[in-house]
Amino acid sequence: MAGIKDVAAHAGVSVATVSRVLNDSPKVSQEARTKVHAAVEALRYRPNAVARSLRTEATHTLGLIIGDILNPFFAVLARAVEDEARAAGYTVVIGNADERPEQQDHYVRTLLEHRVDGLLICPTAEITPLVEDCVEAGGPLVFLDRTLPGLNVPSVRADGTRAIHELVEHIRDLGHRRIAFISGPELLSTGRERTQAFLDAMRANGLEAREEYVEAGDFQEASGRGIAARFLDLPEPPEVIFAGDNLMALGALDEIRARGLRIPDDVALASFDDVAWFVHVDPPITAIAQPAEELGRRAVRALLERIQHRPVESVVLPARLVIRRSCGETETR
Amino acid sequence: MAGIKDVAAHAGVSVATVSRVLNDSPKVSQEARTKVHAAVEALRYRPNAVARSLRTEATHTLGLIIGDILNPFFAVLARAVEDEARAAGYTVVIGNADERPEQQDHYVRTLLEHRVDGLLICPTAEITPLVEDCVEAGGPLVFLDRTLPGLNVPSVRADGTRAIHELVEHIRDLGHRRIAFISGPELLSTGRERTQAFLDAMRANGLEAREEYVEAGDFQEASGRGIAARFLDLPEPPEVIFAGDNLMALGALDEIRARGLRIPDDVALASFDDVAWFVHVDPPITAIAQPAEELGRRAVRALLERIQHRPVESVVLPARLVIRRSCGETETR
DNA sequence: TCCGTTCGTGTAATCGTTTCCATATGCTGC
DNA sequence: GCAGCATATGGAAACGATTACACGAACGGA
Repeated sequence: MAGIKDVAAHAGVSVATVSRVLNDSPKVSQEARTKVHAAVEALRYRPNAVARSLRTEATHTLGLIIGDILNPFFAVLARAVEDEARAAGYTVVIGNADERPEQQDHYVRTLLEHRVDGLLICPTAEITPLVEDCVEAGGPLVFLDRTLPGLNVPSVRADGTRAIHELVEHIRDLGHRRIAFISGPELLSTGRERTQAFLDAMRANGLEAREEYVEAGDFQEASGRGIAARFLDLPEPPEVIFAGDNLMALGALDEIRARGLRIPDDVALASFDDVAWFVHVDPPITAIAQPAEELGRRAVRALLERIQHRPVESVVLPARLVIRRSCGETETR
Repeated sequence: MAGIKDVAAHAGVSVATVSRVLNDSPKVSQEARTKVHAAVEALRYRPNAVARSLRTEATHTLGLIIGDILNPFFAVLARAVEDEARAAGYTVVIGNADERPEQQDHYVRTLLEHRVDGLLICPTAEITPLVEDCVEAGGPLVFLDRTLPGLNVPSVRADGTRAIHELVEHIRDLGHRRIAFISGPELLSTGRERTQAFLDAMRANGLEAREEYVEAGDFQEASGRGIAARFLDLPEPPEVIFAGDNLMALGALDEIRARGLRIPDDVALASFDDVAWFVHVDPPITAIAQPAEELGRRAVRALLERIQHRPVESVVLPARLVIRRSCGETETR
């Protein structure tokens, strides 16, 4: 493949000049400019980003480590991150941690070795030595969707506390009392926060949060199904199942359907995370929607700031309740 | 950040020796080995993949350009590609063409400049000069899911012909005659093939394929909705709507629901592409499932072969019909 | 004792860029 | 006619790794 030297030879100038026109430095004659462009064209020259990065210490690449690409929430997050990064002239390399700490580590190692200019991480449960190194080394890093306790790293995430309160209130207004919650992993900030918000909301609405009505899953479909099954097997099963993310809601839905139960008459269902197809199931599922695109965009903006060594604040965006029919019809309707 | 020189100094050996232990070359003493490892540990040294790539002419990186990350089909494709690549020691950079040729071009340019070792492309409609260059230059390239006519590039894709025949047969057995097809872009191989298969299947089953019952969308939700609306507005609307991909099926579903029509009594629905939530809508949607994971895995295997300059054959895997209830109940049930 | 191997190591060239510095050229103003 | 300056250009040194090559030491067999 043609290199910059070939271009220089073909154009009859030095490599320095070629480099200058390619980076459109002002100090180059119009004549040289045209000759170089012609040569580039003729030789189908493509600058070698590897060599460039070596010299400039910048790859114009961002790393993004997400929990699970098959989870629609992360898919829209990834999409938004990519769009915003592209607009700023950056390429993003996505790593799929699959919610496994060792795979997350694999990707931070790989991305660090590839010398990405900055790293966006949706941290999995554990705080691994590697990410610790990473923050110590002070490489540009921002957490997305989730945070890790005790680490001084800016984060961009949604807060569902208010929406969860509204949801519990909505459910109570519908006349239900026994609400069960399929929570996320205790180690994940999102898991903890949602559980806490749920418990608070129950109390605030004068509802009893029974211990057997709260169980932690792992944000994957199978765990949602298993936990829903256990809830339903209880001597006094809940009237409502609230799933901590869309995948676990899918699992719960599976289990409810498999038992031939009707929603919301036999058991009602609600979910954290809103996804496109929720409106298409029968009945449409009441859910809490996170501003995923906005989170993605804000995260890369924050990261770019950090890359330029500007201080950045964490950002927290509110999630919002979208009421559909899976918990029952409201009276006014 | 510590470089190989620092490690060498700290260990009291030359950079060559450090490099040798890092690449575990056999010709190095046990003593040097331990000293180097200690130094690596102490300095938290991370090899610079950029420099390494410059020297070795290999990035151990694969590029993947997909149509739309928000389309679950591409999401599972991407996931499978990433898994298989990681197992082989490669990182993959995903480019989201968003079905736009210019954005596809943006990514092939970027990935080429980053000197990826190989490229996996799900080509959008047009055959752009850039991908043409790409095949001429002979860089390792394989098409995934779709092909481009007249280009000698190996491809890995699914063939739905057989499944479409079975679907039309199934629908006919249910007593329907008027089937409409929301086709994909004529310029996409997947679009063309599915349309052709549909037309053939109609003929083979003695059904009339009316011209007004076939219209091409762009594989996105909105077009599915619009076309479904036009079908439903026809003086004699179809009894069945068959969508050429899952997003257009979603659009059609929207439109059907918006009109308060019941499935399958007022109008039946079927889709190419099977996605997880199809089983959860009411009624569950009959669909043609593509072996997406398998496609992804086979594609990277093929690409790795090409990278090693071994000849590869195109692979075609059959899609399969999964009958649910959106076209009506079968008599035997 | 000496030659030929083997083994471990170090020196230095190299990959394709960017960029600092020096230099050549032409022009202005005295 | 020449100092002073701006402008365009080229030469060459980085960047951080890999690796061909050479070299010295140790060792065995003659």
